[in-house]
Amino acid sequence: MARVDPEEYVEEVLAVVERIPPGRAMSYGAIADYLSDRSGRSSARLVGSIMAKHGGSVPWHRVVAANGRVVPGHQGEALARLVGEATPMKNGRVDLSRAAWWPE
DNA sequence: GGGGTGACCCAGT
DNA sequence: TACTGGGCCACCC
Repeated sequence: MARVDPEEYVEEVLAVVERIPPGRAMSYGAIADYLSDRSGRSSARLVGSIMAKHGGSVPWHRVVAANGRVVPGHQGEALARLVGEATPMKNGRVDLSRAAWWPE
């Protein structure tokens, strides 16, 4: 069967992240679900793992965990960027209820 | 071929 | 709000 190469999957993930408009955010699970419908393979852990390796070229700060928490190690920076883009926040966490976005 | 690992997710305490 | 345990699934060695 023609499973997508890891590099292709990475490209898809990065493409979706780049498509996230300012002031919006997506959770790893959401991206995984979107890619699942597109490439058949997804898992929130996969997306996170990919971001850890190849996320340096995309606005990873717009990607947060499903509970609205920002990535460890860069919270301060991510938070500042999110605030600068008017992303809905709540006590240091992203309010996904308002920031949730979907690539359509 | 087998085992360990993880930018996660959900529910319970 | 924070912490714990269990589950998930592909990646890397």
